[in-house]
Amino acid sequence: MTVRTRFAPSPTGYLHVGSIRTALFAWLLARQKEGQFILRIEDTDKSREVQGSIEHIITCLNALQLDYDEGPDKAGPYGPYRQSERLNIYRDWALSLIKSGRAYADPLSPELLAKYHDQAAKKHQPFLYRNHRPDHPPDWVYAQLPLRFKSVPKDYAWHDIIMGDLAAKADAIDDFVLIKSDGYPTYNFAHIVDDYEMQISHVIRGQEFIASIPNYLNLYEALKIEHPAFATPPPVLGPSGNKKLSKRDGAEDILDYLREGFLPDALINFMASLGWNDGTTKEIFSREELIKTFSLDRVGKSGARFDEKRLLWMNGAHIRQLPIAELELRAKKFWPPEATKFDADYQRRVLGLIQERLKYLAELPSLTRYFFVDLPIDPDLINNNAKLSALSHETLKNLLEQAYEQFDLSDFTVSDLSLKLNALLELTNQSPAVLFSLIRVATTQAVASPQLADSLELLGKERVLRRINQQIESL
RNA sequence: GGCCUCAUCGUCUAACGGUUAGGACACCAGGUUUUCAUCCUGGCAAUAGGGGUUCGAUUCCCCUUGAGGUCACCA
Repeated sequence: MTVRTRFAPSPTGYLHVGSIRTALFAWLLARQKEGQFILRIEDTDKSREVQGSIEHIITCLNALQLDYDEGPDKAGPYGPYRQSERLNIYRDWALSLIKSGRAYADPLSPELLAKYHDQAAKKHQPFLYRNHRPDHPPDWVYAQLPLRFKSVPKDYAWHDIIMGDLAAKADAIDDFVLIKSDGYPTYNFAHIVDDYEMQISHVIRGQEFIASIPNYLNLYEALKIEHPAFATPPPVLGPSGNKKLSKRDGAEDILDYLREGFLPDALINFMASLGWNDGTTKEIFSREELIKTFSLDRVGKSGARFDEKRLLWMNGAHIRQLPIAELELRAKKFWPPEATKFDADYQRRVLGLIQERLKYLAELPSLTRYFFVDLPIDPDLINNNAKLSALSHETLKNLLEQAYEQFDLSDFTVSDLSLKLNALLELTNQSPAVLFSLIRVATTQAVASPQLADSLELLGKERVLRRINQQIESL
């Protein structure tokens, strides 16, 4: 049997990390088994629909390179892939349920329903529609009355690939709405029809649906169809609280992370590691490795917190592993404006020097600006340095002057610069902590920079001498 | 409130009856001729509580506690 998985979001706003992780799991499974991954839009609630959501969903999947084989913008044999375009299909299935005596029109007014809800709540009992099931329901008129499932309550036990063996008693079963009075199906009905028609083999979705599964099992029986395999990953939690991740919590729009220069591969590695591991101590997985080793039955049952520090570390690890040409490509949009005056070769050398300290690409300007432009003298760099601020300006000046002389004699290769730096240590009888810090400050005007000789070589003789002079004049 | 589910370092997790309870992130300390980073070494740190079962429980069972989900003409 070919594996066919689906991601079935509703277009009601941005996509949170939990749903994207669900999509990732479905995608990984499909790719691993060489099956198909389908995008289906569940737009059956017109009132909640948010303009642009579908575009956003597609943008996210594309950006993370979770490619789908069939979807609203990718025709396939089981389309359309937008539920609002499949209303006839649901109606046909509904009519067959009426025929078999398993569906009936719901004549109860919303007011009466609300009253029954209240009564149940007052008695601290769950509300069950079937306790109010009419003896002689009217004929169903499409798009006028809601159509309800006529349930046959019974106990159920079923297997979930992630959660294991689950069970529920008969009182979890109720007469839920199949088709709303506006003619649109409910999720509860539409997804079952679609999963069947689209030959979905594995339904991977969030835990909020577990409580409804007994109802679905009852409906599958009424429909006389087999249900797909179920897998329900636990939720992704906020960093501090125990609540489900909300936008405010750093569960930002995943696109925000992409915009800041988080790598798609790092993001999927991170999301997969929220609840899954391969049983070894391996932490960093490439996309291919994930596809190869991922398995739903190794996904944990308890909710995982979104730890941004861990994501930061993981992204840095992925950046470090990137071949320089690849990094160059990804860094294009992130250079400081001054960088455009320099050629690609120079940019690549800068990247090579700061690659190991880059946590995300948006840091590029703050880490590299001094390679492209002379920054103004910042006195705090010396004042805040315990060793440098202990020396008199005369001493500092004198040290810089000696450095100038040595560098003036250098051919500015790393090997020669290293020799000159060592010579300076001897000449001045200073410790590296003093001498190198001073030279670093003078030539970069930055709180941090790569290895001194490397930085000096890349900056070149002219700029190094000029910056040392400027520092001397400021003292 | 009923029903369903979950529970190992601060965080992500490993250990499917026998381990000094392992790894990673974070944090702290040290090392690599300055800084930041990388890398290396070391440190701190967990089986929610109580009962069973067992020669032996993180692991199996029960209770308590805590957390989450659900009880819509939302998905």
